[in-house]
Amino acid sequence: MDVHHHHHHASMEGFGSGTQPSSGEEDIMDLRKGPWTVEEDSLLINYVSTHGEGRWNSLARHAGLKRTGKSCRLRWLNYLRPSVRRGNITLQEQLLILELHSRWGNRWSKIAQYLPGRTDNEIKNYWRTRVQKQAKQLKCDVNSKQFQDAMRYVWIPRLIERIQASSTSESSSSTATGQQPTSTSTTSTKHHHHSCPPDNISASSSDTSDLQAVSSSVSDLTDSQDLPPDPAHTAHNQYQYQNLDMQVNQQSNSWVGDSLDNLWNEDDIWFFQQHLCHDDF
DNA sequence: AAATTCCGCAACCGCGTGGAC
DNA sequence: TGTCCACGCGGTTGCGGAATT
Repeated sequence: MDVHHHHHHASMEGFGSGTQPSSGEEDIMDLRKGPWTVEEDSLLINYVSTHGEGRWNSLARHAGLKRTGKSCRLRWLNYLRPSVRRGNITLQEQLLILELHSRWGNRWSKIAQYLPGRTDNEIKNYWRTRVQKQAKQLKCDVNSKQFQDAMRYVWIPRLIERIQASSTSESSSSTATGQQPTSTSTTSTKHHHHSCPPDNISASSSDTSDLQAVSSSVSDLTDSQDLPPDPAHTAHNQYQYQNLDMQVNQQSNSWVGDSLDNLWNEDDIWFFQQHLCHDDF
């Protein structure tokens, strides 16, 4: 199910460009901006369904939309297109985002290719709101070795643990019970290889040595930078790691709750592992 | 209870790229 | 060849609901 469908619907119109149709017939030049109304959405949907996508500037004109082609394209690709998935990012998707971003950086569209139904915009927003926020709380840069190690050795193993836990606990009869029918492209990525148990990924369960490495690097970097104005700042490896671990746990716990009824399953984990074991990808 | 800050998300922007002519 | 245009990408904004004071 999909959860909140909030949405403003823009009770009023008139953002920057008020309707001032007074002089002349060149009404072409009052372009709307801001949130889309349901009328605009249906106009766009209807036009695209009869004609295709593409040629967005002329599309906007022919569909009677007082928008730029750019705006129409964005609205379609990120929201109206039938294959877009809404709802919370699943654990598996989080895992993929973390891993792929560690490889490619802010190549959002490339990352989005491996998350069916998710748009680059959504992934980018996820990264900024969830991941970058953590870096700020840890008072380190997202590009710092400290943070990257924390992701590699703490976050990702934690995610894998939780994915395994959730998949084994409800192993039978859980997968995709009456999902919404929007998963057209996701089915194409199914590979049906059950032979590979989700275990051989690096640093999945035996954390201790890796965590030590994290702790040391963490302490190094926190020493080089200013210490946080934290009250009980013993500022040692253990403290730093516990702090991080606690935050990770909080995040994960809050995420697990509503991420179980989603399209990902063990096949996707297999898919993930297969590709990440190789560098070329 | 009102005021204020915080924050997530949809949408916007500039710029780079590539094709048509 | 250079110019124009459509497109896509990554960074950024700002609206409005949630949280906080």
